[in-house]
Amino acid sequence: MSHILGVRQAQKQKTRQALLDAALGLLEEQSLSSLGLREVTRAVGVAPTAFYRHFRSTADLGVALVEEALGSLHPMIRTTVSGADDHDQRITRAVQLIAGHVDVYPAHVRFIARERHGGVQPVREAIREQLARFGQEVKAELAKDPESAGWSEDDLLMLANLYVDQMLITASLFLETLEASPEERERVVQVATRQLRLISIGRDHWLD
Amino acid sequence: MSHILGVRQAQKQKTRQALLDAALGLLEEQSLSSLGLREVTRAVGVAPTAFYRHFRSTADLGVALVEEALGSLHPMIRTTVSGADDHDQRITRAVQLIAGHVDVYPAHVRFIARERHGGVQPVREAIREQLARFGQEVKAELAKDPESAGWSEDDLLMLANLYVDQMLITASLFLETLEASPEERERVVQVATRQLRLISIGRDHWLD
DNA sequence: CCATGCAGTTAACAACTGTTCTCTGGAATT
DNA sequence: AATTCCAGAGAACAGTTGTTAACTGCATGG
Repeated sequence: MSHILGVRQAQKQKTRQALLDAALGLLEEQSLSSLGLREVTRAVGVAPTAFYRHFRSTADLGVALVEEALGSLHPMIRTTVSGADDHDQRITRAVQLIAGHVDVYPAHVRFIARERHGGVQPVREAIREQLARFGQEVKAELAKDPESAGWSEDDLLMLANLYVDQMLITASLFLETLEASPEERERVVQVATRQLRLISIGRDHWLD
Repeated sequence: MSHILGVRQAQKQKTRQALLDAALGLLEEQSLSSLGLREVTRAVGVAPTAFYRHFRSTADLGVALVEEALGSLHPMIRTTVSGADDHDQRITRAVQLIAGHVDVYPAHVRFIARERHGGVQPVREAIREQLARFGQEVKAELAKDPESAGWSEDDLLMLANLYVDQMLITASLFLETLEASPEERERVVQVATRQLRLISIGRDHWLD
């Protein structure tokens, strides 16, 4: 229904997206709390006051960016965490998937890593909520595994959040090696893979 | 030799510390990249130009804050990671130690968590260096354990960095529950303890 | 076809920023 | 006692910021 837009609404969404894109670009080398609204509009080529037609403040824009960066990522969880292949293959696949995502959306990943503990409360909150959802989703997938027999709900969530945090650490590690040599990138792959493997081993022997 | 200071140098260090303290306070609700030098001097009650007698820029001040927040923490590593007691006691002790540190120095911890991926490159670099040192130190302690027999150097460092990251995650978790109920704090203790225990179990079975 | 709605513009505001230069008072040195 | 040094003050600068108000032009719905 709503995806058929008039010329008017289409143009509005276009400017809105331009604002989001420009902001994301500017945020590569500063934090959201220092991003000025004029800075953003200047980058887009639009009057400062036009900003208010789309966002109440830069904090508001930040929340929208969180949605853009993480909102569409949820379907990915199912296909990554679960799967019929064996443990090591699953880990390798997950690491490759993270590496690929960082390659395609480096600015989004940087934004999330930066603002997760950043200086803008509503944005921190939005990220926290999204990550909590990821935790729940990973937990749901883990619960399907036969290895999870005998696990308490709390422990499953504990493990799921451990995985989520590890994903973020890995992503931010890939971010740092974006302009590094292939050898260094391969080293990051190795370390990330082994860290996940160690956690996986811990999981296998948890109930001993 | 240099720790006996004249009235002059003493007063200078006092102002310098006042600037650092004021900045740390202001950084509780914003990021370093949005911290203005005038803002800091105003909070201390000195002229804006006095700032330049101590720091080249707010980024420079940030690097000094990293030193203040992490520099004195290295001796703590040895007494925490190592020890003759058993595994679970060591983990419990580490978690309590982190909780205590967050209670006493919340602003320092927040600053590190915030600026680790923040918008100021020199500060990120300074934090990265300090954390790398922590990694090396933890590795050195781990190497002393009999459990580390047969481990490669790379894997030891991999595990050490996993622990370091986990410490930071735990610290930032405690930060979020600073004003929460004792029950919630206890829940964080439980989760952090179990995550560390799971990693520890993974370590025990790494060489299988 | 005309009236309404609304995305984006223009102009202006008070407040703020980092940085420069000049000056001052008192501690440090001789 | 005379001189040098230097942490901090003061004033001024050009440039920036967020927000307001009143506007314009054009797509929209009746």
